[in-house]
Amino acid sequence: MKSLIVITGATASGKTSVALDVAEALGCDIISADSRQIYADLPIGTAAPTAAEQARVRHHLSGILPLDAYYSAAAFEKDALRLMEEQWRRNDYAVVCGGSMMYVDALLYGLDPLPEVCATTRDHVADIFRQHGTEGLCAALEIVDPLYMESADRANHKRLIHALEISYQAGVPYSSLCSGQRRSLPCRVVKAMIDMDRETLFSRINRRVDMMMEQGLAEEARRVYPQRGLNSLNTVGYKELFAYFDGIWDLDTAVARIAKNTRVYAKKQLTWLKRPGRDEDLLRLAPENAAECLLRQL
RNA sequence: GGUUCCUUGGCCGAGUGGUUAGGCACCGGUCUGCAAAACCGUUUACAGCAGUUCGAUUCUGCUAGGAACCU
Repeated sequence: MKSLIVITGATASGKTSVALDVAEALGCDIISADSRQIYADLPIGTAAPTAAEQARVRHHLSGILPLDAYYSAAAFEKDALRLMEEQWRRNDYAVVCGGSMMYVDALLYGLDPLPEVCATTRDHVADIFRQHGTEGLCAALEIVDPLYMESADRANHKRLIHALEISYQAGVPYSSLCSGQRRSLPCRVVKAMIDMDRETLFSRINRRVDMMMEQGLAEEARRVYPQRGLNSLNTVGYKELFAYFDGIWDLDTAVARIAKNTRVYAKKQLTWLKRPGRDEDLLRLAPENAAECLLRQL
């Protein structure tokens, strides 16, 4: 029987090292589920697998895109499914490792197919938002998709824009395209996280930020600074240094904010994994012998 | 030693004789396409003591701590 092993958890909880051990033991590659490590120019700030680590185990979907490339959970679902099948041609296991929870969900449960949004539609919706704000988006959605508005987060322009773009593009309400159903994969899924107490996790995060600075995070950020407007650079570790380059914060403040925002990110990841009704079979691995423990479950 | 002023929650910062300012952080949460994104909720005060008052964070006195100026 084929198996998919998903190693996830908070940033800096030690996923990479566990994944390396597990993949090595099973003789398979690692499929990265990380929305920022996928970009090529951010190795330090995203704690991407190093050359040595990549030499130990082959990684996929890591460091493969230019910063201006569009990527999404849907694209990840497609890529990861393909890579998973590829892995299964070699043996019974595929290993996914990453902390982008939406990506992991897209792979595990699937996303409903949606049309691609053309530039005209995108510009049209952007204009509505620019001229009328979230109220304008809500008003437009009340007309094309009142059902969606019953449960919409009226303050969240990102999600409103998405719903409106899709409704216009598809010519039918966005909510009518959401089945509310989750598909399941044709295999055994073993999903695991590294269960580290918050105090330990937070001190690891603080230490890792200092290490990144020693490794040259500021120089890395300086190199991509001209492209700062890109979504791929709306990322912890870079946006704070951009504020330093702009003279808004001094360096110490920027570094402290990186650590703080990384802690916030870690908390959000953990919140995601607490959702009731999902992930009940999530394996919580003790940090000391996580890989060993996981392999024993297979 | 004298004169004047100041003391608000983890931090910043308004304000009032009687209904919680606000911001940031913390904590909690949302989640079907840029998700390390975006958004939402909650908690922690009025330096201490005594007095005036129906009622004091707000007025008065004393104590403690701080600032400026004078000798």
